[in-house]
Amino acid sequence: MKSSLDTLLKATFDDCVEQGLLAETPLPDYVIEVPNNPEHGHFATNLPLTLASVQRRPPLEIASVIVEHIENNDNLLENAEVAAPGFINFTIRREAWHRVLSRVVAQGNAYGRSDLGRGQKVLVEFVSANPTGPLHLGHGRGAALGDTLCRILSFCGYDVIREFYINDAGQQIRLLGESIFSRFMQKHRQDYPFPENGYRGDYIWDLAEKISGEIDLAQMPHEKAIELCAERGKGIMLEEIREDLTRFGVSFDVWFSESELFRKGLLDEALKKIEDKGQLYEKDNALWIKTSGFGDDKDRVIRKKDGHFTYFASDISYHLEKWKRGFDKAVNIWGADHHGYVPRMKAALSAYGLPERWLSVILIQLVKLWKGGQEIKMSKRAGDFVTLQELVEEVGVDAVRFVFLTKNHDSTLDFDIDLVKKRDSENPVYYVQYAHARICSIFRKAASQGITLPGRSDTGLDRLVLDEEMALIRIMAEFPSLLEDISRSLEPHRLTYYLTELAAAFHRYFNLGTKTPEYRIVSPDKALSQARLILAQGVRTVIGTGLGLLGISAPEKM
RNA sequence: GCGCCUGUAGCUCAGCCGGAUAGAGCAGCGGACUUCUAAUCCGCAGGUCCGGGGUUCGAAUCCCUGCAGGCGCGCCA
Repeated sequence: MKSSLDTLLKATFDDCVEQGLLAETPLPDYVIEVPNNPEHGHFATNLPLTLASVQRRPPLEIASVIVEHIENNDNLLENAEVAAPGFINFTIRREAWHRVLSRVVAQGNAYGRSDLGRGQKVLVEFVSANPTGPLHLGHGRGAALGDTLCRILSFCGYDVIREFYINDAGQQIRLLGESIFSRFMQKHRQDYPFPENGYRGDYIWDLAEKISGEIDLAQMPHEKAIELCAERGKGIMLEEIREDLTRFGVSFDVWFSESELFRKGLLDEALKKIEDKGQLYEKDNALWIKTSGFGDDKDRVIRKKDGHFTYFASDISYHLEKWKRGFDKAVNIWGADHHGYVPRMKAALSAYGLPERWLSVILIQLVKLWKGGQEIKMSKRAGDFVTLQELVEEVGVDAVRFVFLTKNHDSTLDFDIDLVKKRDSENPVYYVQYAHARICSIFRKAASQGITLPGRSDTGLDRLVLDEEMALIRIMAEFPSLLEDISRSLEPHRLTYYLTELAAAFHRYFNLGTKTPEYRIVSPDKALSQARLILAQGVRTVIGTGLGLLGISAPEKM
């Protein structure tokens, strides 16, 4: 709807230029938006205001010229009027809104799909938790956000690959092995030393139990036993992570292992290429990369004095590997505690010669958990934290996912378990789901009276005239452009707000009928009932699609 | 000290590319169920958009600055 209006506006401008009524200037940045105040029509544009300076004429004058010459060929406009200080307010004809509704219902589950991405290949890397412990709340937030973003990008025509990067080549896996082995030994010798920075969570005891049941750890050299504990521990943790994510409705296309970078010689290959570009040098017996030339504070070490490569080195080669696989765009979802790492990563990629905007990093602020009015502090190292799995078991996948997406990723999130567990109005996920279930219930009621959805989605829509009915259609009309905005801004939380708004408009509409029978959807007037069923079907479709993109179920009964 | 993020109603937060009278939920107060699902709706009340400058026809939004809070500043991963 907005884009048809834009097309009309541009054509009108060109006409006015051709007729010499306006000077021939390039079109400035202007907006077409839905005004807050209903008196300002369905849409408003500031085009005359933005044109004023280049045209060297008062905005009101420009607005009048445009309004007088606007051609209403396809019966879109009811009215276009000039408003101070230089807006044009548009009112759309009711029939045009009816056509939108008809299209929503005709397209069904495909409504909102677009070709915005034109098949561009996008790699979204998210969660990427170290396989040294269970997923916690922060991972859950990243999982919910990444998964929904992927679903939306796919829906908008991008070719999306979801990837989980496994940090399994570094020191922390060794530490995992030492922690497990130590717990194993402590079962017989309580004073057996525990590694200083070891993982202290209870799950380490479970791992020790499980692994010692599979392998006779006592009958081999400690070094060997630690290696096996590390290897097996990593495998078990990874499996658990995968299961947790599956239960959370999140799947990945690729599980990319850091150790694979070494095994396949990808690290050496990447470093050689960077060296060829003259971006590496030796100093103090270490190997450095010149990131400072690309916006980083200082150069960074790639290979340490002791001959080991840094984590940064493998991360660079990992990202170059992504590039090599031919992605047009890469998106990383990281915890905000890694924000200092972003400039150096981007600098390294620039040093190699990748385009500045190829990589987008979404930083997620931390999640604070509240229960019984108190904050529950979490620390992975101390083994004191709430896992994603525990949370999901307590409050359910739908509620957890929804709450994780009710806030912008760059603000910290307070997750109040007591509040989310409540199955009432305090919890917005039920509010949206309830609207869906309600519509399903209406369809059941209608069917029981022999009234069903007409075969053609444009049947009798001229019966829809109530403000509340038109409001619903207007909200539905915004859905496609909302998804495109989300694809561009990478801000999926906006979808939860949109769905809440749509659900609210529906609940309001529904409640008209509780007071006044003639406003009910199912009524003795069959033609009217059918038109309203089409409207309800549109709402059900959009809510269903929206919830699907959020990875949340759309129940038929509640 | 430097960098990133945040600061909007009592609380938790939206506010899209700078638009016209700043929104929602919860909490508070008052109403609506022999009904198409009350997990709902309607009304009332609630604001120095952290402070101060600036840009603009127009600023919660952009720029500068101050204050407050969070996070990060390793040849760790």
